[in-house]
Amino acid sequence: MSGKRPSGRPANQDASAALKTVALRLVRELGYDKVSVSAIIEQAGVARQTLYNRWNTKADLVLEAVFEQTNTYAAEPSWDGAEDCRTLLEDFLIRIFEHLRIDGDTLRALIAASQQDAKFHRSFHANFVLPREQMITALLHRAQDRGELSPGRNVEVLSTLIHGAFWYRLLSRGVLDAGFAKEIVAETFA
Amino acid sequence: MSGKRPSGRPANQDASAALKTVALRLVRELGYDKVSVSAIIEQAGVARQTLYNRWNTKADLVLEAVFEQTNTYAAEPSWDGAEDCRTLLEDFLIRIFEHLRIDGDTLRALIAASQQDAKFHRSFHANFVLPREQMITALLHRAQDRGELSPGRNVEVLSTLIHGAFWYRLLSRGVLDAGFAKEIVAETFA
DNA sequence: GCGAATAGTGGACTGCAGTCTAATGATCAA
DNA sequence: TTGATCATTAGACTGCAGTCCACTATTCGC
Repeated sequence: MSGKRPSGRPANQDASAALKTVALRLVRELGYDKVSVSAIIEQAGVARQTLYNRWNTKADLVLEAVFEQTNTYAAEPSWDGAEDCRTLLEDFLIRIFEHLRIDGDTLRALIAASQQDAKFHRSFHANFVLPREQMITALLHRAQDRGELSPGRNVEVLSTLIHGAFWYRLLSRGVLDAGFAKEIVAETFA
Repeated sequence: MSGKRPSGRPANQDASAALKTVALRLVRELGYDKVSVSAIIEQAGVARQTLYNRWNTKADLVLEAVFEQTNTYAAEPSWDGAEDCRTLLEDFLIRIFEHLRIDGDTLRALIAASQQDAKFHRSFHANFVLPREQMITALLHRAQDRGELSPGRNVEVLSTLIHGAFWYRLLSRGVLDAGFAKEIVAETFA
Protein backbone atom coordinates (compact mmCIF):
# COMPACT_ATOMS: atom_id res chain seq x y z
CA MET A 1 0.00 0.00 0.00
CA SER A 2 2.67 2.51 0.99
CA GLY A 3 5.21 1.26 -1.53
CA LYS A 4 3.27 2.86 -4.36
CA ARG A 5 5.97 5.17 -5.69
CA PRO A 6 4.17 7.48 -8.11
CA SER A 7 5.94 8.47 -11.23
CA GLY A 8 6.27 12.07 -12.32
CA ARG A 9 7.12 15.19 -10.38
CA PRO A 10 6.16 14.91 -6.72
CA ALA A 11 3.72 17.38 -5.23
CA ASN A 12 5.30 20.23 -3.35
CA GLN A 13 4.22 19.77 0.26
CA ASP A 14 5.36 23.26 1.22
CA ALA A 15 2.82 24.69 -1.19
CA SER A 16 -0.01 22.75 0.44
CA ALA A 17 1.11 23.78 3.90
CA ALA A 18 1.43 27.42 2.87
CA LEU A 19 -2.01 27.41 1.29
CA LYS A 20 -3.61 25.97 4.42
CA THR A 21 -1.80 28.36 6.73
CA VAL A 22 -2.57 31.42 4.65
CA ALA A 23 -6.18 30.39 4.09
CA LEU A 24 -6.85 29.85 7.78
CA ARG A 25 -5.23 33.12 8.77
CA LEU A 26 -7.03 35.18 6.14
CA VAL A 27 -10.38 33.55 6.82
CA ARG A 28 -10.09 34.21 10.54
CA GLU A 29 -8.95 37.78 9.93
CA LEU A 30 -11.38 38.86 7.25
CA GLY A 31 -14.14 36.26 7.13
CA TYR A 32 -14.66 33.52 4.57
CA ASP A 33 -16.56 35.55 1.98
CA LYS A 34 -14.12 38.44 2.03
CA VAL A 35 -11.17 36.19 1.19
CA SER A 36 -10.65 35.64 -2.52
CA VAL A 37 -8.84 32.67 -3.96
CA SER A 38 -6.55 35.16 -5.69
CA ALA A 39 -5.55 36.64 -2.33
CA ILE A 40 -4.81 33.19 -0.90
CA ILE A 41 -2.60 32.10 -3.78
CA GLU A 42 -0.78 35.42 -3.90
CA GLN A 43 0.12 35.32 -0.23
CA ALA A 44 1.03 31.66 -0.45
CA GLY A 45 3.23 32.42 -3.46
CA VAL A 46 1.66 29.74 -5.56
CA ALA A 47 -0.18 29.47 -8.86
CA ARG A 48 -3.93 29.19 -9.04
CA GLN A 49 -3.84 25.72 -10.56
CA THR A 50 -1.71 24.43 -7.71
CA LEU A 51 -4.55 25.10 -5.30
CA TYR A 52 -7.04 23.38 -7.55
CA ASN A 53 -4.70 20.43 -8.00
CA ARG A 54 -5.27 19.50 -4.35
CA TRP A 55 -8.71 20.85 -3.50
CA ASN A 56 -11.85 21.04 -5.55
CA THR A 57 -13.03 24.35 -4.13
CA LYS A 58 -12.06 27.11 -1.73
CA ALA A 59 -14.38 25.42 0.77
CA ASP A 60 -12.42 22.16 0.62
CA LEU A 61 -9.18 23.98 1.33
CA VAL A 62 -10.62 25.92 4.27
CA LEU A 63 -12.31 22.82 5.65
CA GLU A 64 -9.01 20.98 5.74
CA ALA A 65 -7.25 23.98 7.28
CA VAL A 66 -9.86 24.32 10.02
CA PHE A 67 -10.02 20.58 10.51
CA GLU A 68 -6.36 20.31 11.42
CA GLN A 69 -6.79 22.98 14.06
CA THR A 70 -9.98 21.47 15.33
CA ASN A 71 -9.21 18.03 16.61
CA THR A 72 -7.77 19.74 19.64
CA TYR A 73 -11.19 20.97 20.56
CA ALA A 74 -13.32 18.07 19.45
CA ALA A 75 -11.35 15.49 21.38
CA GLU A 76 -13.26 12.42 22.42
CA PRO A 77 -14.66 12.75 25.93
CA SER A 78 -12.53 10.81 28.40
CA TRP A 79 -14.03 7.44 29.20
CA ASP A 80 -12.36 7.00 32.56
CA GLY A 81 -15.66 6.34 34.21
CA ALA A 82 -14.95 8.72 37.05
CA GLU A 83 -17.44 11.37 35.97
CA ASP A 84 -21.05 10.87 35.10
CA CYS A 85 -22.13 11.10 31.49
CA ARG A 86 -24.13 14.20 32.14
CA THR A 87 -21.00 16.10 33.09
CA LEU A 88 -19.08 14.60 30.19
CA LEU A 89 -21.74 15.77 27.75
CA GLU A 90 -21.74 19.23 29.26
CA ASP A 91 -17.97 19.52 29.03
CA PHE A 92 -18.02 18.19 25.49
CA LEU A 93 -20.55 20.80 24.41
CA ILE A 94 -18.70 23.57 26.21
CA ARG A 95 -15.53 22.64 24.39
CA ILE A 96 -17.29 22.67 21.05
CA PHE A 97 -18.77 26.07 21.80
CA GLU A 98 -15.33 27.38 22.71
CA HIS A 99 -14.05 26.34 19.32
CA LEU A 100 -17.02 28.00 17.69
CA ARG A 101 -16.03 31.29 19.25
CA ILE A 102 -12.89 31.10 17.12
CA ASP A 103 -14.08 29.40 13.95
CA GLY A 104 -17.84 29.70 14.22
CA ASP A 105 -18.09 32.24 11.42
CA THR A 106 -15.99 30.05 9.18
CA LEU A 107 -18.06 27.01 10.02
CA ARG A 108 -21.22 28.90 9.15
CA ALA A 109 -19.71 29.74 5.79
CA LEU A 110 -18.74 26.13 5.22
CA ILE A 111 -22.22 24.92 6.09
CA ALA A 112 -23.54 27.41 3.54
CA ALA A 113 -21.03 26.21 0.96
CA SER A 114 -22.01 22.61 1.62
CA GLN A 115 -25.57 23.44 0.60
CA GLN A 116 -24.37 24.59 -2.81
CA ASP A 117 -22.02 21.76 -3.71
CA ALA A 118 -23.04 18.13 -3.33
CA LYS A 119 -19.48 16.81 -3.41
CA PHE A 120 -18.35 19.17 -0.69
CA HIS A 121 -21.46 18.37 1.32
CA ARG A 122 -20.45 14.71 1.48
CA SER A 123 -16.91 15.56 2.50
CA PHE A 124 -18.01 18.06 5.12
CA HIS A 125 -20.57 15.70 6.54
CA ALA A 126 -18.19 12.75 6.74
CA ASN A 127 -15.30 14.70 8.26
CA PHE A 128 -17.03 17.17 10.50
CA VAL A 129 -20.62 16.43 11.17
CA LEU A 130 -20.94 12.68 11.56
CA PRO A 131 -18.00 12.18 13.94
CA ARG A 132 -19.40 14.66 16.42
CA GLU A 133 -22.89 13.25 16.19
CA GLN A 134 -21.52 9.77 16.79
CA MET A 135 -19.62 10.94 19.85
CA ILE A 136 -22.81 12.30 21.32
CA THR A 137 -24.73 9.18 20.42
CA ALA A 138 -22.08 6.99 22.02
CA LEU A 139 -22.10 9.13 25.12
CA LEU A 140 -25.85 8.84 25.47
CA HIS A 141 -25.74 5.08 24.98
CA ARG A 142 -23.20 4.91 27.76
CA ALA A 143 -25.46 7.01 29.93
CA GLN A 144 -28.21 4.49 29.36
CA ASP A 145 -25.87 1.62 30.21
CA ARG A 146 -24.92 3.31 33.45
CA GLY A 147 -28.53 4.03 34.31
CA GLU A 148 -28.19 7.80 34.09
CA LEU A 149 -30.64 7.97 31.21
CA SER A 150 -33.94 6.14 31.02
CA PRO A 151 -33.64 3.08 28.77
CA GLY A 152 -36.84 4.11 27.03
CA ARG A 153 -35.32 7.20 25.43
CA ASN A 154 -34.44 7.14 21.72
CA VAL A 155 -30.76 7.94 21.72
CA GLU A 156 -30.46 8.65 18.01
CA VAL A 157 -33.26 11.17 18.13
CA LEU A 158 -31.91 12.77 21.28
CA SER A 159 -28.56 13.12 19.56
CA THR A 160 -30.20 14.82 16.61
CA LEU A 161 -32.02 17.18 18.95
CA ILE A 162 -28.82 18.12 20.76
CA HIS A 163 -26.78 18.44 17.62
CA GLY A 164 -29.51 20.37 15.87
CA ALA A 165 -29.85 22.82 18.73
CA PHE A 166 -26.38 24.17 18.35
CA TRP A 167 -26.47 24.12 14.57
CA TYR A 168 -29.62 26.16 14.81
CA ARG A 169 -28.03 28.59 17.24
CA LEU A 170 -24.92 28.79 15.13
CA LEU A 171 -26.82 29.52 11.93
CA SER A 172 -29.18 31.92 13.67
CA ARG A 173 -26.16 33.71 15.11
CA GLY A 174 -27.48 33.16 18.61
CA VAL A 175 -25.49 32.87 21.82
CA LEU A 176 -23.47 29.69 22.23
CA ASP A 177 -22.05 29.67 25.73
CA ALA A 178 -21.67 27.42 28.75
CA GLY A 179 -25.11 28.42 29.96
CA PHE A 180 -26.69 27.12 26.76
CA ALA A 181 -24.72 23.89 27.11
CA LYS A 182 -26.07 23.43 30.63
CA GLU A 183 -29.61 24.11 29.48
CA ILE A 184 -29.36 21.56 26.68
CA VAL A 185 -28.04 18.92 29.03
CA ALA A 186 -30.67 19.73 31.62
CA GLU A 187 -33.49 19.18 29.12
CA THR A 188 -31.89 16.05 27.73
CA PHE A 189 -31.64 14.40 31.10
CA ALA A 190 -34.93 15.85 32.37
CA MET B 1 -50.91 56.58 6.50
CA SER B 2 -52.56 55.17 3.41
CA GLY B 3 -53.24 58.57 1.86
CA LYS B 4 -49.56 59.00 1.07
CA ARG B 5 -49.81 59.37 -2.70
CA PRO B 6 -46.25 59.06 -3.94
CA SER B 7 -45.16 61.30 -6.75
CA GLY B 8 -43.49 59.98 -9.85
CA ARG B 9 -44.23 56.97 -11.99
CA PRO B 10 -45.93 54.21 -10.02
CA ALA B 11 -44.30 50.80 -9.80
CA ASN B 12 -45.67 48.23 -12.20
CA GLN B 13 -47.33 45.59 -10.02
CA ASP B 14 -47.59 43.15 -12.91
CA ALA B 15 -43.82 43.10 -13.13
CA SER B 16 -43.48 42.16 -9.46
CA ALA B 17 -46.08 39.44 -9.79
CA ALA B 18 -44.47 38.05 -12.92
CA LEU B 19 -41.04 38.02 -11.29
CA LYS B 20 -42.33 36.13 -8.25
CA THR B 21 -44.25 33.63 -10.34
CA VAL B 22 -41.38 32.96 -12.72
CA ALA B 23 -38.82 32.79 -9.92
CA LEU B 24 -40.82 30.26 -7.92
CA ARG B 25 -41.49 28.10 -10.95
CA LEU B 26 -37.89 28.09 -12.15
CA VAL B 27 -36.49 27.47 -8.70
CA ARG B 28 -38.78 24.51 -8.15
CA GLU B 29 -38.02 23.14 -11.61
CA LEU B 30 -34.26 23.58 -11.72
CA GLY B 31 -33.11 24.34 -8.20
CA TYR B 32 -32.05 27.66 -6.74
CA ASP B 33 -28.43 27.61 -7.86
CA LYS B 34 -29.22 26.65 -11.42
CA VAL B 35 -31.54 29.60 -11.93
CA SER B 36 -29.79 32.78 -13.03
CA VAL B 37 -31.16 36.24 -12.52
CA SER B 38 -30.89 36.72 -16.27
CA ALA B 39 -33.18 33.74 -16.85
CA ILE B 40 -35.74 35.09 -14.40
CA ILE B 41 -35.91 38.55 -15.92
CA GLU B 42 -36.00 37.21 -19.46
CA GLN B 43 -38.94 34.95 -18.75
CA ALA B 44 -40.68 37.67 -16.77
CA GLY B 45 -40.13 40.08 -19.68
CA VAL B 46 -38.61 42.70 -17.45
CA ALA B 47 -35.35 44.59 -17.18
CA ARG B 48 -32.67 43.65 -14.71
CA GLN B 49 -32.95 46.89 -12.77
CA THR B 50 -36.67 46.36 -12.25
CA LEU B 51 -35.91 43.29 -10.18
CA TYR B 52 -33.32 45.12 -8.14
CA ASN B 53 -35.68 48.04 -7.61
CA ARG B 54 -37.85 45.81 -5.43
CA TRP B 55 -35.49 43.22 -4.00
CA ASN B 56 -31.93 43.50 -2.83
CA THR B 57 -30.88 40.06 -4.01
CA LYS B 58 -32.13 36.97 -5.80
CA ALA B 59 -32.61 35.45 -2.36
CA ASP B 60 -35.00 38.22 -1.28
CA LEU B 61 -37.13 37.66 -4.36
CA VAL B 62 -37.28 33.91 -3.92
CA LEU B 63 -37.97 34.26 -0.20
CA GLU B 64 -40.98 36.42 -0.92
CA ALA B 65 -42.18 34.08 -3.64
CA VAL B 66 -41.92 31.04 -1.39
CA PHE B 67 -43.37 32.93 1.55
CA GLU B 68 -46.62 33.67 -0.25
CA GLN B 69 -47.05 29.99 -1.04
CA THR B 70 -46.08 28.94 2.44
CA ASN B 71 -48.55 30.40 4.84
CA THR B 72 -50.93 27.69 3.71
CA TYR B 73 -48.65 25.11 5.23
CA ALA B 74 -47.42 26.98 8.28
CA ALA B 75 -50.88 27.87 9.53
CA GLU B 76 -51.20 28.35 13.25
CA PRO B 77 -52.27 25.16 15.01
CA SER B 78 -55.95 25.31 15.88
CA TRP B 79 -56.50 26.27 19.51
CA ASP B 80 -59.91 24.72 19.88
CA GLY B 81 -58.82 22.81 22.95
CA ALA B 82 -60.28 19.59 21.74
CA GLU B 83 -56.98 17.91 21.00
CA ASP B 84 -54.03 17.62 23.31
CA CYS B 85 -50.95 19.70 22.63
CA ARG B 86 -48.89 16.65 21.87
CA THR B 87 -51.08 15.86 18.88
CA LEU B 88 -51.13 19.49 17.83
CA LEU B 89 -47.36 19.62 17.84
CA GLU B 90 -47.12 16.42 15.87
CA ASP B 91 -49.56 17.68 13.25
CA PHE B 92 -47.78 21.00 13.07
CA LEU B 93 -44.44 19.33 12.43
CA ILE B 94 -45.94 16.96 9.88
CA ARG B 95 -47.39 19.89 7.99
CA ILE B 96 -44.04 21.68 7.97
CA PHE B 97 -42.35 18.55 6.70
CA GLU B 98 -44.90 18.26 3.92
CA HIS B 99 -44.06 21.74 2.77
CA LEU B 100 -40.37 20.90 2.91
CA ARG B 101 -40.95 18.10 0.44
CA ILE B 102 -41.92 20.80 -2.06
CA ASP B 103 -39.68 23.70 -1.14
CA GLY B 104 -37.06 22.05 1.07
CA ASP B 105 -34.31 22.41 -1.50
CA THR B 106 -35.14 26.06 -1.97
CA LEU B 107 -35.22 26.61 1.77
CA ARG B 108 -31.80 25.02 2.10
CA ALA B 109 -30.50 27.41 -0.53
CA LEU B 110 -32.05 30.37 1.28
CA ILE B 111 -30.52 29.31 4.58
CA ALA B 112 -27.17 29.15 2.80
CA ALA B 113 -27.75 32.59 1.27
CA SER B 114 -28.65 33.99 4.66
CA GLN B 115 -25.22 33.01 5.96
CA GLN B 116 -23.59 35.13 3.27
CA ASP B 117 -25.62 38.31 3.55
CA ALA B 118 -26.35 39.94 6.89
CA LYS B 119 -29.27 42.00 5.61
CA PHE B 120 -30.97 38.99 4.11
CA HIS B 121 -30.28 37.01 7.26
CA ARG B 122 -32.33 39.47 9.30
CA SER B 123 -35.18 39.41 6.81
CA PHE B 124 -35.20 35.63 6.56
CA HIS B 125 -35.06 35.21 10.31
CA ALA B 126 -37.84 37.69 10.99
CA ASN B 127 -40.19 36.37 8.29
CA PHE B 128 -39.53 32.68 8.34
CA VAL B 129 -37.64 31.45 11.32
CA LEU B 130 -38.92 33.38 14.32
CA PRO B 131 -42.65 32.96 13.63
CA ARG B 132 -42.35 29.20 13.53
CA GLU B 133 -40.21 29.08 16.63
CA GLN B 134 -42.73 31.23 18.45
CA MET B 135 -45.58 28.95 17.41
CA ILE B 136 -43.77 26.00 18.91
CA THR B 137 -42.88 27.92 22.04
CA ALA B 138 -46.49 29.01 22.48
CA LEU B 139 -47.67 25.47 21.97
CA LEU B 140 -45.32 24.14 24.62
CA HIS B 141 -46.36 26.84 27.07
CA ARG B 142 -49.94 25.81 26.53
CA ALA B 143 -48.96 22.21 27.12
CA GLN B 144 -47.50 23.25 30.45
CA ASP B 145 -50.65 25.19 31.35
CA ARG B 146 -52.76 22.14 30.60
CA GLY B 147 -50.50 19.88 32.61
CA GLU B 148 -49.34 17.84 29.60
CA LEU B 149 -45.76 18.97 30.07
CA SER B 150 -43.91 19.13 33.36
CA PRO B 151 -43.74 22.74 34.62
CA GLY B 152 -40.05 22.27 35.30
CA ARG B 153 -39.11 22.02 31.64
CA ASN B 154 -37.47 24.98 29.93
CA VAL B 155 -39.82 25.70 27.06
CA GLU B 156 -37.50 28.03 25.17
CA VAL B 157 -34.73 25.46 25.15
CA LEU B 158 -37.12 22.68 24.18
CA SER B 159 -38.31 24.81 21.30
CA THR B 160 -34.74 25.33 20.15
CA LEU B 161 -34.11 21.60 20.36
CA ILE B 162 -37.18 20.80 18.27
CA HIS B 163 -36.56 23.53 15.76
CA GLY B 164 -32.90 22.66 15.51
CA ALA B 165 -33.65 19.00 14.90
CA PHE B 166 -35.42 19.61 11.65
CA TRP B 167 -33.02 22.31 10.53
CA TYR B 168 -30.27 19.83 11.09
CA ARG B 169 -32.08 17.13 9.17
CA LEU B 170 -32.92 19.57 6.38
CA LEU B 171 -29.34 20.77 6.01
CA SER B 172 -27.96 17.26 6.32
CA ARG B 173 -30.39 16.13 3.65
CA GLY B 174 -31.81 13.53 5.99
CA VAL B 175 -35.32 12.11 6.01
CA LEU B 176 -38.07 14.46 7.17
CA ASP B 177 -41.24 12.44 7.45
CA ALA B 178 -44.12 11.79 9.79
CA GLY B 179 -42.09 9.16 11.61
CA PHE B 180 -39.43 11.69 12.48
CA ALA B 181 -42.12 14.11 13.68
CA LYS B 182 -43.49 11.42 15.98
CA GLU B 183 -40.03 10.64 17.33
CA ILE B 184 -39.32 14.29 18.07
CA VAL B 185 -42.60 14.68 19.91
CA ALA B 186 -42.06 11.44 21.82
CA GLU B 187 -38.71 12.62 23.15
CA THR B 188 -40.02 16.09 23.92
CA PHE B 189 -42.85 14.77 26.06
CA ALA B 190 -40.80 11.88 27.45
C1' DG C 1 20.95 10.89 -21.04
C1' DC C 2 15.97 9.93 -22.67
C1' DG C 3 11.07 9.54 -22.52
C1' DA C 4 6.97 9.09 -19.71
C1' DA C 5 4.43 10.89 -16.20
C1' DT C 6 2.99 14.27 -13.14
C1' DA C 7 3.31 19.08 -10.84
C1' DG C 8 3.81 24.05 -11.13
C1' DT C 9 3.34 28.69 -13.60
C1' DG C 10 1.07 32.64 -15.63
C1' DG C 11 -2.53 34.16 -17.77
C1' DA C 12 -6.68 33.96 -20.58
C1' DC C 13 -11.37 32.61 -20.29
C1' DT C 14 -16.51 31.57 -18.70
C1' DG C 15 -20.56 32.37 -16.11
C1' DC C 16 -22.56 34.48 -12.49
C1' DA C 17 -24.70 38.27 -9.02
C1' DG C 18 -25.02 42.69 -8.41
C1' DT C 19 -23.96 47.86 -9.75
C1' DC C 20 -24.13 51.70 -12.69
C1' DT C 21 -25.54 54.80 -16.55
C1' DA C 22 -28.06 57.26 -19.94
C1' DA C 23 -32.24 57.58 -22.02
C1' DT C 24 -37.30 57.12 -21.97
C1' DG C 25 -41.95 56.71 -19.75
C1' DA C 26 -45.69 57.64 -16.35
C1' DT C 27 -47.78 60.31 -12.86
C1' DC C 28 -48.85 64.41 -10.06
C1' DA C 29 -49.05 69.34 -8.71
C1' DA C 30 -49.11 73.90 -10.08
C1' DT D 1 -48.25 72.59 -20.34
C1' DT D 2 -44.32 72.26 -17.62
C1' DG D 3 -41.30 70.51 -14.15
C1' DA D 4 -40.41 67.37 -10.46
C1' DT D 5 -40.18 62.73 -9.28
C1' DC D 6 -39.79 58.12 -9.59
C1' DA D 7 -39.99 53.60 -12.70
C1' DT D 8 -38.43 51.03 -16.63
C1' DT D 9 -35.21 49.68 -20.14
C1' DA D 10 -30.98 47.98 -22.45
C1' DG D 11 -26.70 47.19 -21.86
C1' DA D 12 -22.04 48.05 -20.12
C1' DC D 13 -19.32 47.07 -16.17
C1' DT D 14 -16.98 44.89 -11.73
C1' DG D 15 -15.42 41.20 -8.92
C1' DC D 16 -15.50 36.63 -8.04
C1' DA D 17 -14.87 31.11 -8.31
C1' DG D 18 -13.54 27.86 -11.08
C1' DT D 19 -11.70 26.03 -15.82
C1' DC D 20 -8.51 25.72 -19.51
C1' DC D 21 -4.16 26.03 -21.95
C1' DA D 22 0.63 26.24 -23.31
C1' DC D 23 4.76 25.95 -21.32
C1' DT D 24 8.25 24.73 -17.92
C1' DA D 25 10.16 21.81 -14.03
C1' DT D 26 11.04 17.57 -11.48
C1' DT D 27 11.17 12.89 -10.81
C1' DC D 28 11.16 8.03 -12.36
C1' DG D 29 12.57 3.66 -15.02
C1' DC D 30 15.48 2.45 -18.44
